[in-house]
Amino acid sequence: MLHPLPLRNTQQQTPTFPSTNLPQTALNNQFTFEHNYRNISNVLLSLTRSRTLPKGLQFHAHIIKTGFQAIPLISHNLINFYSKTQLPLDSRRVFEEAQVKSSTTWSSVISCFAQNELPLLSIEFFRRMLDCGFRPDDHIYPSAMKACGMLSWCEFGRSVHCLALKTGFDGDVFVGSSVVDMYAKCEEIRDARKVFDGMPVRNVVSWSGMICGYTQLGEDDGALRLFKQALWEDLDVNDFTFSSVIRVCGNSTLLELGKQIHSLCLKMAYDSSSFVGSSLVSLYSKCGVIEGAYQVFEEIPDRNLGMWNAMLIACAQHAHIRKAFDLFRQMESFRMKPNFITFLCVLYACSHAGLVEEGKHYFELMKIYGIEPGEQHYASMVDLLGRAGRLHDAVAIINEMPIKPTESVWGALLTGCRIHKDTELAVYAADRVFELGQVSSGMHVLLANAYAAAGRYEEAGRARKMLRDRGVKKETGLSWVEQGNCVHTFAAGDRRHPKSDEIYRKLEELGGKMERAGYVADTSFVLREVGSDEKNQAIRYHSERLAIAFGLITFPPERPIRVMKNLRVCGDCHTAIKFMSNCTGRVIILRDNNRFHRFEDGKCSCGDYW
DNA sequence: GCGAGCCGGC
Repeated sequence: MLHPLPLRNTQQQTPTFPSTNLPQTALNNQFTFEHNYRNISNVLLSLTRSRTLPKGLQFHAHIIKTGFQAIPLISHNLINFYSKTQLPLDSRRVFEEAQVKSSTTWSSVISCFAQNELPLLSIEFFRRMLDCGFRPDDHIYPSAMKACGMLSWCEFGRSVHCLALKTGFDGDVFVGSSVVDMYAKCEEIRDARKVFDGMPVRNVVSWSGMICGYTQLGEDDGALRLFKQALWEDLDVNDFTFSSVIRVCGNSTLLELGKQIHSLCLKMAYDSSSFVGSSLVSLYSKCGVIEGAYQVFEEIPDRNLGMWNAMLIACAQHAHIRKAFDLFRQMESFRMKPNFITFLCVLYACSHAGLVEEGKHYFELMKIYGIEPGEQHYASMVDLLGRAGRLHDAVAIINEMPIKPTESVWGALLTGCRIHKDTELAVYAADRVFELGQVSSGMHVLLANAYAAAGRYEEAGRARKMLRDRGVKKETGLSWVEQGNCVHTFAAGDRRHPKSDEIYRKLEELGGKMERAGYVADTSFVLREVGSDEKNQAIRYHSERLAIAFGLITFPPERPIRVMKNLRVCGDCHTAIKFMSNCTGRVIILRDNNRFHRFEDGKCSCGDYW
């Protein structure tokens, strides 16, 4: 039995029809409320809010039968309904069929395309609207700006921004915030800041947009400064703001600052947001505190896909492989549908544990979930097979790729070649990389190192010369340690640190102990043709060793020493650090450009496979 | 009727 609607009570905010537990047949056969456009609009609003698709479709048919679709408000409601139920092409159909198109009708269809990842259509309709003589308003500008940002169409965005200025919308906080966001997405951060500074009224969205803009461009300092200013001025911050600044801390491995911001989150009760949560998981993981990542993950019961992915990648980076597989199973049992990032995470986990069969399994599973493997997934498979020494299987994967192999795919093969000293295949891969045109510095280094590892120093030199001729510079190897709010950075053989003498004395002293425990330096990792004494010296003071020695003389014995490095740790340092952990009884956590190594009692968490 | 985000191997 259908409950009658409160017919003339148009003030009511939440219409009671149709309730979601209404019998289907009731909806199919009878709409027994008074048919005026206000009631119909209310029903549509309710359906849009609850995103109840089948009933919405039936109701749409009913609207057509009764002729109410001719009213602009109703077509506007219908467009919004299809927009929210992610059927933008149905929105378009309703729009095209509407005889009367008001400014709201245009607004809803332009916003619908922007929200459903169809920025080109959004801009096409924006242009059509201008051609029809409509002026954009405070609803239309933000949608158009969003579309420009998605396409990185800076120049078009700029002209829309000019139009907003000319039509007097520059003071509007919605328009202003969307312009800031647009410039930030187009990587024009200075313009974003100029607009931000010129806004007469700003709100939490404007502030978050600006902070997020800095974050996305890696301008950590700008983001942190602005965040501090917002706190200082006692402005509103919210979960958007927090997830941005926490991301900054994660990217720059600023654990202490990140912890302080985490406390602030707890105080302001934003800690249950899974957007903040995934940033926190990533923060703790990137800073080497996997326990912290687990804790955040466990404490947020309402997890979205981003949280699961963040936790998966954390497990992968810290070599908690079984846990990663468990998480994937849990996701399936929670009916959380994995996306392409999820598969990158599990493939990465397999690759770093050398689990070829498991990797193949997940790669096949992608098909079942209907996810087309991208170049990154192929690169991951090549990496997995290559590292495991199955170079020919890796080549087979490349040959079978339906898309053109990219630099990262060949790069993964080069990595495999380096580990398994297959110079011939390395050269073949390097040639393919050169054919692609633009070559990044890491590639030349991989090639040069492949030659050097095989003892072909002349060719290695040639590869390095190629690097120099192309104006590509190898990144300087740096290691750093955080102490309070300070970061101490070291290069190889560095003597600039104030405690330098103490650091070198510590290394000397430790070196003796290590040798007595059986450590022998493996100089084959020095990739230059120099005398053996010089090799010994070069390898002894690699940046990570200096950073660890600093940690040893600075931190209390129970505190793990966390060192970050921008390049891959060399084999000899890896061995040496195992001895260091054994001789000192300390836990040493080293993150290189690739993964975490947790050294304890003379063993490393990576199981020497990295 | 409106604006913004998390997670991503080499």
